[in-house]
Amino acid sequence: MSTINDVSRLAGVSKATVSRVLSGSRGVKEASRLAVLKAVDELNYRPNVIAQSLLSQSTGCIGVICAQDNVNQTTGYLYALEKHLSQHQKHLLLRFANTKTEVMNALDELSCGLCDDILIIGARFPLQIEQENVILVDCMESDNVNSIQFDHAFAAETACTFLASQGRRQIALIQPQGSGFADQILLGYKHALEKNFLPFNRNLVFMEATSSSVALQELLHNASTLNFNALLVADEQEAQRVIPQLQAFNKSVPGDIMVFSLAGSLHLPGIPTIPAIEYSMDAMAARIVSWLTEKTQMLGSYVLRGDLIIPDMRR
Amino acid sequence: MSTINDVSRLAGVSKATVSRVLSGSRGVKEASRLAVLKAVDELNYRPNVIAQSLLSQSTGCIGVICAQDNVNQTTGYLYALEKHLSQHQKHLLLRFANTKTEVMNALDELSCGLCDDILIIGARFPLQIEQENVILVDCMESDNVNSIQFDHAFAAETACTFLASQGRRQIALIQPQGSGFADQILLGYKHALEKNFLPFNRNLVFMEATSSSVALQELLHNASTLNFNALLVADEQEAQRVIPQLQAFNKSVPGDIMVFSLAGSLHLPGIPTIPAIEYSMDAMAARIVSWLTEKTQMLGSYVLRGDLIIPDMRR
DNA sequence: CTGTTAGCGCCTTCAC
DNA sequence: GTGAAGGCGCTAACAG
Repeated sequence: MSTINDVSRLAGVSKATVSRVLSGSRGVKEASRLAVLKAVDELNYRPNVIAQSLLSQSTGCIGVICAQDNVNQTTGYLYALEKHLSQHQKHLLLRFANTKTEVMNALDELSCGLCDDILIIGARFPLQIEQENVILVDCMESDNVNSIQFDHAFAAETACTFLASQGRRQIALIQPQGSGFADQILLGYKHALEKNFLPFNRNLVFMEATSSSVALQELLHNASTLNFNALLVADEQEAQRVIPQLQAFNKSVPGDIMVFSLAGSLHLPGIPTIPAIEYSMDAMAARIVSWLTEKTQMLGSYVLRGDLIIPDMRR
Repeated sequence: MSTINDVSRLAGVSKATVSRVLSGSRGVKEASRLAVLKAVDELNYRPNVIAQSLLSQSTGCIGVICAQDNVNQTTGYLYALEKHLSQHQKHLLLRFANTKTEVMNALDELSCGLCDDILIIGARFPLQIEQENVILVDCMESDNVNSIQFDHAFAAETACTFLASQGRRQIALIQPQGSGFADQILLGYKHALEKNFLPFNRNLVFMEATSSSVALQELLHNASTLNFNALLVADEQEAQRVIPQLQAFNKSVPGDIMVFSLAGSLHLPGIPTIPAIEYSMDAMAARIVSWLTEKTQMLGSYVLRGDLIIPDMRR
């Protein structure tokens, strides 16, 4: 790889002039400008970004630590983030981490000057981060740190109101253990019931269920008396797990029971889409990038609301 | 962020001694060693990797350009790669690129000293790369470059032999346009037929099909005379697209027709697994990392063979 | 054992 | 307009 010295020698000017031409080109004699450009082209010279980084104290690298348990869900985040980052000449440095220890290790390894800022995505364990340049995205809440939270209460409320509008007035709710945000979701759920004049039935609600399967079985055991016709689950993965189970018990979906995912649905050919709340990865990425690039004001704790997605129900 | 100067000052030694303690610690008086360590701890000093990179001319960053059209498939690659890379103190720099132009742009932006080496994954368009430090993974073939290819002929052969062993002797084959590797797959298909004494019927084979749907309809139109009972498709995505279509035509899967994917199957809860050839992402990542770290011998053109995955067929 | 010196490649004053 | 010098943070070679 050729350096600025090679170029300056070949062009017969000083390093400073080369640098000037390549950055602003302001106040350089046309003759030397051309000479530099020619040399650059001949040597196929590219300024070394590492040397630039050393000087500017910033690399343009953004560390992204994916702590999601559902690896499939990371794709959406990564794709949107990368698209937005690369548009701003920023690079995405990827790490996966499944435990708090792994996250902290990754954080450590990325905080040695390599990354300007770091994102932690989808952690379902508490994290105390002091660093100003770390953003928590869809993580368990924690204070005095920049974060982007999804509005789970709002999601649950939207879901229930939608279901009620569809004539589904017995809405069951299953939250698997450690999915986080259980209280927020319950809050939204209760709000919606109230507003729609629906009674709250605690037998329809399973927070912190050990497994959605067990919770579902309990629900079905009491089906004669309970007779629920809608089921709110945490995310797409839960939904895809629950649907075949319902079918196994001879319940049609969505005929008898409408399954609703509170976080995303699968968009794969051949797999039935279900109604869901989906968070716009694009909006999220845009918000993050604008903070990264401007940084004038604190991000603070930004709350993102999801969109109601209804599959084409004609069939 | 504190620098080596701060540490040396606080510890009352020179920069060189600090550096010695932090790297090898060989031949340093215990007293000064402790002084340095204490200062390091107090200042929470971490050597700046960018400065180290400038000196060593290597950053430990590996660029990964995902050119896959099926974004869901990238997750497998990324997860395996990141795991292996981080174990060797290497960082994964992620880019997505959907066209040749985008790939070349990405390549350009990553080749300015930021990345030691670059991987391009899943490109289905021809790519002429000269650089020695670029590896093509599962890309359309091209010569004089390091690459890891999947053995598609072997996959097709395995698939047919397996299907034949299951009593499926009328094996249809659909390859969508631009999926690449059509000739290799056809080769393996024909080999297997020969070895299993099965006739080759050109009406069962659709290479370069505009859409798998159309090909499938043609197949079904002639179902009375053709009567195929197995269907080879390019990948999991194709499979999931094709299965509901078959069902819509009243063909049970796998009862009437066994669908076989030549590249991976979906492992999601609630979604039926189908027989498939799967390539071990772990093996691939291991191979790549060993080349990256050792680099003693050329990688050349390495061919990876896939594993036959059979779903639990009890139900 | 340890300090001094000289760069890695680049950009930015500051003189000329 | 342009060149020389200094320094970003670090390590390696060379003296002591």
